[in-house]
Amino acid sequence: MHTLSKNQQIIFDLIDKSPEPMKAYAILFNVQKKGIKAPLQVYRALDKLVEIGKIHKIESRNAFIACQNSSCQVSKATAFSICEICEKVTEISSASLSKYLTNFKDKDGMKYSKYNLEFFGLCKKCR
Amino acid sequence: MHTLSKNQQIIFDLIDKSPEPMKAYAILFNVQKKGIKAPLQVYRALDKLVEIGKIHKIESRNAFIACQNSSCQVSKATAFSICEICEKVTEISSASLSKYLTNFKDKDGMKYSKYNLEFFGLCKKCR
DNA sequence: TACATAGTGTTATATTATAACAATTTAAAT
DNA sequence: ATTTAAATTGTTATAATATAACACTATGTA
Ligand SMILES: [Zn+2]
Ligand SMILES: [Zn+2]
Ligand SMILES: [Zn+2]
Ligand SMILES: [Zn+2]
Repeated sequence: MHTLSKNQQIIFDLIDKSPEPMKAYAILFNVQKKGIKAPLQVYRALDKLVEIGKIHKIESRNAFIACQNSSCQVSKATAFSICEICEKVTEISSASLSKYLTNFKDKDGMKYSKYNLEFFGLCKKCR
Repeated sequence: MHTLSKNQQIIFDLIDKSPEPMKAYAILFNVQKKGIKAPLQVYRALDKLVEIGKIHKIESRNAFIACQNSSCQVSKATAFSICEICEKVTEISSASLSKYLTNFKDKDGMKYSKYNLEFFGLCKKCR
């Protein structure tokens, strides 16, 4: 188990409370009152939190979301659905999907244990 | 069929010749001798080329690659493998993968016709 | 022609992310 | 307990990625 440092905990708590993915400078703005003043302090905490699987980066949005899948602690095998209207992001936790992807073989017979999948569409509310 | 504008053609030709994904400012540097001087000119052409499916953005790398899959002309359903050492990127064109993903239903029974999948690992040469 | 749509050129600026260096804290190892 | 290594922090500066706003030009179509 991993105990978070002060900055890591502050930033994780903020992201974890947020109903939507947060961008790095929005995080910075929000934690300035807690003494975190510089972008680098935010990015360092983000890097570590991603590395240990507590948060994930939504690559197409340059934004960060808390892991919604308790089993994902170090995993780099992630899947999300993203609403193109309201930008709601949901982490997909599907055993059959992850099984399919980790077993997928490319033309050369190569398998991949790390992947990131982003689905785009409209969420329930926006349809 | 779509006929590319001057800037779009210049930038597409450059990306299409490149053996690896190109970043926007590397593109800019390379096309300055052809009269394209400003980032915005590059980004506008990139946006259009992505929109019509001639190129794809590798989101985790902020880089652009020509479509290696002649059937992808407007599609937003893309999959790539990325070598974590040499950064070689290959577009995956697998009927079974695309079928699996377009038919995938999330917890709410929702399907997605748009997705982007990036696999990470080591290419043949780097293993 | 007249009109709409797409593309261009340009300057300025916003957003996202890292380099480099010094100091401090934490956790382990002797 | 002391030494050592690893991780974290604080700070300033800067690099890399991307868009806003405005004026103008080309292209296709009615
Ligand atoms: Zn997760
Ligand atoms: Zn929505
Ligand atoms: Zn393609
Ligand atoms: Zn490689």
